[in-house]
Amino acid sequence: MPPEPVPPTRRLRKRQRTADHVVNVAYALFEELGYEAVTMEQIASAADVAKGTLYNHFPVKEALIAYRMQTDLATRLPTLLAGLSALPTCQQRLRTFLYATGDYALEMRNYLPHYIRHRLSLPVGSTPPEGGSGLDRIYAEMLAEGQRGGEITTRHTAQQLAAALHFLHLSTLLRWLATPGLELQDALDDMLDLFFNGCAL
Amino acid sequence: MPPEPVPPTRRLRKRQRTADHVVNVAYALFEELGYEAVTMEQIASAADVAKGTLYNHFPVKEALIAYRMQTDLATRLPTLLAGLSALPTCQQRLRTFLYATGDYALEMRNYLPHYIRHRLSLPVGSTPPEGGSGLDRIYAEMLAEGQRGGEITTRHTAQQLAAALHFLHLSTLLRWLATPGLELQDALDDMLDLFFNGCAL
DNA sequence: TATAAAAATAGACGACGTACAATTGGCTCA
DNA sequence: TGAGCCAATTGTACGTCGTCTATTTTTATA
Repeated sequence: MPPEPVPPTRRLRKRQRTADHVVNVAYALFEELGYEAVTMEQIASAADVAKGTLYNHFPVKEALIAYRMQTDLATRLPTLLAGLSALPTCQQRLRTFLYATGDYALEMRNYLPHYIRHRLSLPVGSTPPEGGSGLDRIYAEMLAEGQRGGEITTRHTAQQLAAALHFLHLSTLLRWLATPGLELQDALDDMLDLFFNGCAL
Repeated sequence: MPPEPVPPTRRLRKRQRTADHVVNVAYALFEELGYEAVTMEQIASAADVAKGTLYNHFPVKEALIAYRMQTDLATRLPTLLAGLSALPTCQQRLRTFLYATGDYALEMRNYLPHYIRHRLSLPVGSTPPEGGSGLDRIYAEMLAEGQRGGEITTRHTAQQLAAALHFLHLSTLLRWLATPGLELQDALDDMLDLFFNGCAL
């Protein structure tokens, strides 16, 4: 995979520049006024862009947050994955990875509900390009590695397991958001225990 | 629990009558024109009710479907649960229960995406009354029974396990909806295998 | 019967997202 | 370099969801 996927043609570069510009303006407004209080027309006018352009890049409001989180994730991924390869077992790698994304979730706590709603409502239509949030592919890759190492069952495909893990992760985040005193790492530990060992005795 | 929870006071009876009336009118329109094509004002005028009244009973459009499915489920539950008690293990009870709801899901396939979206977006705010769709409580009860029988782990509470199962169930339904050739029972079997046995070897 | 509480009404309103026709700017190929 | 094609952008009107409020009707209670 290329380290810097810069679009080849100028059109696409310009397209991405305006997308970045819009999302930065939007995020600043969100931080200042709160996500719900900021309107799409407000974002458009603050970014000096027509409403149609805004919707051309971000078909729904939550996509602005999704874009932000995707890019944040993309920048943090390399160092994160590098540290992961030192761990011996798939379980440990997954746990520390989820812990790390949990730290980020802590930062983005205010935006998390809208993001999760967005991610959960996507699968209705069709398979989105790039396989969802990108997390799916990472999970699938880590689980496939575990399968090759004989640590993970091969009765299900890695994609299937990754999808289940993704949903369990989101449900854990929801539970954490709704439960004031709950520590996210504890909730993640519970979730991973269920995912790896099941609930049968 | 009372077999027929008829509201005691006349006000509540009348309230429920109008709710039933509205939801019947709405469902007929959905069947005739399709869910998305029917507008809330259309429902209100067809039911001869003010828009405010409609929203008083059903704060969002999907709630009309949820109400319908809740009542359908409530009518089918007794016979369903009766048949279940003959099965020896918790796993078998859960599987046949999910199969049965799967048959109903087959009937309601057109409405399922909207219903799932609705159910998944609820937990963001706070815990809804009656503990979600009612399914949560049923799952929790069945799992608690399994815990008492020594079949299910007690490392997690029954409520926690029920929540995870609920999410896995919804994700399975989504996968089934998005995958044309997939048999729902096969998808449910996969899900239950993961839920009970986990993915570690 | 008088009064308080709950529900229904009508309609205005703000916001999300869509549609469309017209314009601008970048790309391709001779 | 210039003609022409295609994608992005613009402006604006529109439909729909869901909220809000002031007013009226219905039900419960003293």
